[in-house]
Amino acid sequence: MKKREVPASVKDERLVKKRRNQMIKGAITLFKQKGFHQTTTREIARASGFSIGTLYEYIRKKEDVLYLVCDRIYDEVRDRMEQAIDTRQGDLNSLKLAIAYYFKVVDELQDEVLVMYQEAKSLGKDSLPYVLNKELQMVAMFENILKRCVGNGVFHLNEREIQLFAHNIFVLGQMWGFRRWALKKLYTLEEYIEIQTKLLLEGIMKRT
Amino acid sequence: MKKREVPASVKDERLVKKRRNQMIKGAITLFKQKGFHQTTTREIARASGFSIGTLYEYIRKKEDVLYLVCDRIYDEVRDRMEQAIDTRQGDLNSLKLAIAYYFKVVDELQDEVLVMYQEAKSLGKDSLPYVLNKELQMVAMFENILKRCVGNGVFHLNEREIQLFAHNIFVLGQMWGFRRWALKKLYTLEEYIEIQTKLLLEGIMKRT
DNA sequence: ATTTAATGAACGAGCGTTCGCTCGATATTG
DNA sequence: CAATATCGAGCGAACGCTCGTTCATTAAAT
Repeated sequence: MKKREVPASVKDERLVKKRRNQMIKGAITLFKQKGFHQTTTREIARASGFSIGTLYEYIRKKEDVLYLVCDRIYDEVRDRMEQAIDTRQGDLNSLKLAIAYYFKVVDELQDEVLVMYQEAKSLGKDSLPYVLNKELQMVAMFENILKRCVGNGVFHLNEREIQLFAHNIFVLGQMWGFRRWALKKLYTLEEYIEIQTKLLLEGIMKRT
Repeated sequence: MKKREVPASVKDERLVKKRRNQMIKGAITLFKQKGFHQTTTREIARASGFSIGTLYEYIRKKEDVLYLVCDRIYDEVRDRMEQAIDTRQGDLNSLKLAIAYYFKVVDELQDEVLVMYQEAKSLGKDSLPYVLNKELQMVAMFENILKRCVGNGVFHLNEREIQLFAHNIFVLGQMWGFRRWALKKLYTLEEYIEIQTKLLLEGIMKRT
């Protein structure tokens, strides 16, 4: 006679969405400040604008909040990317623009990206692969652009080089987020984009 | 009337070192498995081979253990690097060797590096800068090699490009550690070193 | 005998989670 | 149109437990 087994499906969908959004927004604020582990469920409830009891009407475990947060952040990043990046063009310029735009997104969502990076590991065995897969999807966006470029003869890379290069772009973008303690002292975002693009595309050899 | 204020200075230096080493060794094992937050002080004590009471004879707070662990891991990585890398030569080959060796060290100390990466943020306001500084020292090793190369006319990079490139090498090394879930499916360590070196040095433009 | 090292039971703050209750809104009845 | 019954979102005190930390006691060393 489990009383509260599937509360969500019974409740009004609109309300559930609204409450979840409140939760995610409040939780992200807190996680940015103190991280997942240091944040208590009571704090999340308070920041969401309702009580601890109500919080548990919409989740089963504290970890569920983390999952919702990570999910949302990935969607946010991916949406912004898809909105602005053209993966079909396949010329050098659209690659440069994609890199620049991605770096800017990472910069805008610095805290969010940092949160995800530092806390994703705390996700359970089920949620983690789901989230990591979302990351691979984003790497695949760069892979696609690169493939088009190779197809158009802009440069030559084999399949495995493309994959690694896409990972590099992705990670060096994140680097702007998780190493800002060192990088912000040295570069503005624009400088970072410029130099990084140059290093990525031209390498260091044979330059005038 | 603080009784146990400075226990270390009173106790036998040899013993303190020995106990600390036991602690670090035990703690690293546990942190690798479960992370810092999920690891209990009692577990650390047990893994170190003594009791919870004894543990607190050699530290004041749980966080102290994390500090000791991070400190040790950095020293370990740096020692191995210094032991094998020649920063004075300044030719292309010694740069390649340095990259390859660094990547190998990251591979050997995968778990340790991962631990540090994921847990360093839990360090207090005092210890964190100290640890981050150790990281900058390692980046500086690559900067030195690069400077020598530039000095020898191997390639041309300005000061800021050198700094960023050094960060890139450092982070792309760590990438092998913290993105192994994706990368190990695609590359062996040797392949990773080879392709990454090529991409770093030659870039992607103008290749035959 | 005195000092130093080691111990682990005891403490208590803080945590995630639960569940009996409230109370306004809605539906039903007379 | 009341009067009444039903519903369920919202609530927060209370529970059970974990964990970091302490300290009185014992054992070992000098």
